Amino acid sequence: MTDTPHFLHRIFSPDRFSREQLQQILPQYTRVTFSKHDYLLKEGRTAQHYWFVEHGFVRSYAVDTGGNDISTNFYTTGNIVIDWPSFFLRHPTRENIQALTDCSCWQIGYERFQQLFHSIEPYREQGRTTLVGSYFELKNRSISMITDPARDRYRKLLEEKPHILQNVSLKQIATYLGITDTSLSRIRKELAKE
Amino acid sequence: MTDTPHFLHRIFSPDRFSREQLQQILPQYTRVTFSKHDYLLKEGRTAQHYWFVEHGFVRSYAVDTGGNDISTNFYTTGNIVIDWPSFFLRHPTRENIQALTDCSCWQIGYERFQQLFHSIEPYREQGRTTLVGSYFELKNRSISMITDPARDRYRKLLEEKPHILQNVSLKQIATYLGITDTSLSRIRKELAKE
DNA sequence: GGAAGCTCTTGTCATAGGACAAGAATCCGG
DNA sequence: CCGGATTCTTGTCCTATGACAAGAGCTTCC
Repeated sequence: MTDTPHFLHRIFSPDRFSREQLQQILPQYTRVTFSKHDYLLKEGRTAQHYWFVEHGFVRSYAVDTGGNDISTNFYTTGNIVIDWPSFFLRHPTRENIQALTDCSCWQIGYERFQQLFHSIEPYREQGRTTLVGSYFELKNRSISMITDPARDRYRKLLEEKPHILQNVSLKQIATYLGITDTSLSRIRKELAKE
Repeated sequence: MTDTPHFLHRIFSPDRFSREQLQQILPQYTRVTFSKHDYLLKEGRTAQHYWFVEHGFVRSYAVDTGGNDISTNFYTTGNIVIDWPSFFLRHPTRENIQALTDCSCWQIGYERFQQLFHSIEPYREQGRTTLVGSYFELKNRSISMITDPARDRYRKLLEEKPHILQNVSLKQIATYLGITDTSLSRIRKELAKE
């Protein structure tokens, strides 16, 4: 029926899933596109879907009490875009998820996810692994926030996500690093000297 | 065979699990005790178990490049003590988990967990919920680290885990908050004035 | 194609928190 | 129950970063 879409094989590898399993899984995902500045998820709503990014850049951010927004993550090709707590605990989110560029993504909803999760063992193994991987990343970032000075955190970000810089404003990078755009500008000036 | 232990009903509620399911689940957990200062997990090892605390206090911490240790969490009665990435991704951990007091816990190993996870639907639902809950907590803490001043983070900790203060040194609390013990001491002095 | 916004840089000044050191208080372990 | 080790506080001085403001260079969009 639905032709197995090429991109999703990057996520669901034939090494880990049988042909029949892939035939169950892939058709549950639908291709959706977002225009630059579109919201995938808005504060106060409950996440009904999650996405794998095929093309484009996405940012998630939280708004603090002072009305400033704090970048919490950046996403691009191959990444999963999901608000774990909102999607799984079924409660309204505190975050916003917004397309930084035009994007194309593969989307699945909660019910269909649940169905696959409970019926296909390697699907739930992979899902759990992905979640634990996000947890691990977040924890490393938290520790880095305490132990590393801003300059090092910036350098690390550049190494790990060099393509980010091309698509994200310095203001947005700064809040991700936990500093102001002013400080980031000075840090960049420093680093440029070297 | 094994009498259903009372404490674990606090974790696995008869509302969510059938009697037969509980009969499968509970015997897989064994009661273990730790003496003050014992390690539940040491840096470099791979987590083979996780625990539910019945009595006592536990702390996890990471050691940074400068050799300073940074508290990452505190645990007490009813909490799950688990290094998610190490336990599930089966890789060596960067953290240490240590008993702050004598403790009694309920322990399960990886193989037995897997068996229950893949065979009992509400067990994996609950497991996933617990993991997502940890993720949520960690994310809120990360955001708070960026948006809230140390004083507020300390106040919040006191509200949320008042019993901690009785069992943890200020040094250990300070690193959890991302500040030095000196600063924490001054913050406490300030707050005492009010 | 120009007015209105952005983004980024830079300057000045303010401040939270760090580094280091020393003393007081408290907690062990033999 | 003593002596050494911690823990906690406090002082002085220092540094990274923030707050605010202004200007330069862009987008953008009617």
